[in-house]
Amino acid sequence: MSTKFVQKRDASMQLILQVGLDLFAENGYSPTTIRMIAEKAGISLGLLYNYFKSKEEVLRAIFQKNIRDIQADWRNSKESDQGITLNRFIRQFFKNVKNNNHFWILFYDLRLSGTTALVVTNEVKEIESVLQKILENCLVEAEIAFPGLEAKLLLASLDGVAQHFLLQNSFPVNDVVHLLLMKYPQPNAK
Amino acid sequence: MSTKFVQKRDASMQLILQVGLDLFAENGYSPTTIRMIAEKAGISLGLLYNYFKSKEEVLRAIFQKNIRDIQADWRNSKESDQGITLNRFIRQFFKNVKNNNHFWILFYDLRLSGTTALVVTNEVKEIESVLQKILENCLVEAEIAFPGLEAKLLLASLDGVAQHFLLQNSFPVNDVVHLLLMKYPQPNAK
Amino acid sequence: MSTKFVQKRDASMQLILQVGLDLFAENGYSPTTIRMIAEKAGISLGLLYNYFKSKEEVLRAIFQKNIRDIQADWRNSKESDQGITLNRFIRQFFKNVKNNNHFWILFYDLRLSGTTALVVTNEVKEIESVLQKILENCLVEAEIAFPGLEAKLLLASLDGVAQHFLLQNSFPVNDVVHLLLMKYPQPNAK
Amino acid sequence: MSTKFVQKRDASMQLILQVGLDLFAENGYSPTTIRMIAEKAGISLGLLYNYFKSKEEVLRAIFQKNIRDIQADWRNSKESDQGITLNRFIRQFFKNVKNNNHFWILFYDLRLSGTTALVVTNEVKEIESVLQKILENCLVEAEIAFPGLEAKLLLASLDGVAQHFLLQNSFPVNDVVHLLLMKYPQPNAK
DNA sequence: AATGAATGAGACTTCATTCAT
DNA sequence: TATGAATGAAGTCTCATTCAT
Repeated sequence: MSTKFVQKRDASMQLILQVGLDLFAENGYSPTTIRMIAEKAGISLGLLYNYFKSKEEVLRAIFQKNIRDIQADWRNSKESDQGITLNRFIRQFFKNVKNNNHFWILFYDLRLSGTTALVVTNEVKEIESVLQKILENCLVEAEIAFPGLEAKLLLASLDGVAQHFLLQNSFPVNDVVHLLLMKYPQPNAK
Repeated sequence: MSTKFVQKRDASMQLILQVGLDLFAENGYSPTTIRMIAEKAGISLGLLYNYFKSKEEVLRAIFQKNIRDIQADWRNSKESDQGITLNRFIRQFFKNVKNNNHFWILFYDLRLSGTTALVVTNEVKEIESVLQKILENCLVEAEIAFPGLEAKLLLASLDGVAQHFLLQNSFPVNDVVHLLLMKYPQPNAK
Repeated sequence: MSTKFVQKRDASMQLILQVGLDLFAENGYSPTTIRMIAEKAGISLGLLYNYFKSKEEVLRAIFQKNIRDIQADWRNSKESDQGITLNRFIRQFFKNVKNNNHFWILFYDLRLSGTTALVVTNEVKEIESVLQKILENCLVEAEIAFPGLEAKLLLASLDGVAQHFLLQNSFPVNDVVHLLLMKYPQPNAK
Repeated sequence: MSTKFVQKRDASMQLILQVGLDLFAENGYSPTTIRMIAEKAGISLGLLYNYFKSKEEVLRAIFQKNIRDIQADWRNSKESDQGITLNRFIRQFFKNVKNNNHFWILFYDLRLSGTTALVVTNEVKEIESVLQKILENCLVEAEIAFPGLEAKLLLASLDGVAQHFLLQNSFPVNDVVHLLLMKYPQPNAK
């Protein structure tokens, strides 16, 4: 008996997280109501509260799921390769942004809105630190000057480019990223 | 109409807009209540509604005031000089961000949150287009390759750097901006 | 000095009462705001309150003015004639309704809405009793059977016809009134 | 959807409509507050808004329910008989007014107050047209002259009599109606 | 597990009225 | 006399959350 129920339960929870993420990204966190989520997920209010004890809990779960996914992405990327070049880092970053566009909209939104302070500060910081560590490594290995400062500049720039990409349908990410990469020395061989 | 009334009215309105901007930037637009604004401004709820017919109207007024200020900044900048170099553009941009830090937090927040769609879309677009035009001019005059694409990259990067600066007290803007400028050819003479 | 000021004062008061009546009739008493009245009358809020100490006071003044007008109408009607026939009564009634259409809309509205109970009960009753007395006299003099009951029926019917007339632009009052009169014996000579 | 929920829901909704009608009739639509309704119905404010999305919606629902009831009354009346005489029409009309006195007060009030224009215009018109059709039929069948004009006169008169009846406890409706009927030719045999 | 009825605090907004000038 | 700034109580409506079934 247990397995079937656990599966159903998990399916419902995943659905809630997915729908919640979509709505939070589209309308913002505050304007999205728990009722909207339940309705779009096709479940009752009560059931949603059986799974998550509050709206904040839903938000946190969304972040935690996406942190796991992001980390998995980077782990795969590392394992399947000898090291991460700057080139690979940036491509991996935008691949993730493309695949999880709603999450990144929400991430950037909350980081700015001060809601962070109350609910997902730690999760935001964790994501930032994961990226920062990997990137700094890249830059050190690539023997680029001022790796710390360059990491700050690059992370900020990537955030900016990602946002423009997320907000404008026609934003030419690939070209822009190419232009960005041209400003950094390329490894000899590909 | 008598001067005295106009002055009083203007004083109250400016106060509301200032306090509103501060609170919107600190807590986000939705979580900030009209009552919070009135209380922090030291006026009654009713008075606020004598001047602004809705919360959205307060937001719009804040944007319009800041658009005027930004445009004035750039106009002064132009007049006092023969042309705007990339260097000057970026310094001017960050000067504005520093002086109006709360506005820029709000700007970036709303652009992401979808609240834009309902209330200040036009204002956001206007700000974007003002900056884009000036920057593209710079790049053309500096004879930089791909000025259109570079403008996109640079605007996005500046947004990213501005955000990191706005969110982290200790962010070394000056150093980061310096590093950024090094990636572009400098005009021969200063 | 006094005369001029008194005139001005009176003109303003009359304007307020006129505008108030129009708005009360168009929107209903409760939905009409004091501000609406002041604006449409082209005066300030404060001035309105110099003349009338409350919204209810404005309403009461409107009723009192119209009661005086109605009574004057009937007095003139009597004086200029030997007696009032049913025919004359009805024609006089509708003449008044036509000339003071907004007042009668308001009158019927308030009589039904329960607002009467709080503010103008006495005025409403006075108007009713004035009409009832005159009409009963008519019926007695015309030697109609059941003058009391007929008065009730006729007053009610006239109210109904007046309302339909007030609410429908194209209501054929004259024809309807003619039809009504045919149900009563006509005095031999005109 | 489970029956139990439906029953509970329906019970609450009917209660709200009943209490709402009573209060609207007693105080008028505008002066009656949603809180008054909720309190008198013994439920919370929030629950009321679970079922009706606005105060106007409550009003509309009240009208729709009463329109259904009125139509049902007339349908029954027709079925159980070969045709509707004028006599029957009037008796049926006043039976309905007696049984639904609060609704009719509200109906007459709103028709005059201009609130109609915004919210229940259609419903008001529907009620008027239902009565008008039936009555005109009666008059045609009874071979009364000017059936169209007579219908207008009679509907107006009935409205007036109904209002006096609704507003004065001691109004002798039966006698007045009797007197009214005497002005029309009676069918020979019953 | 699942439902949706029910709650109540609190949000936005309105408006009669007062007050300083 | 005349203005409109200022007030605050009260109204409509929302929404996260709990509860009975």
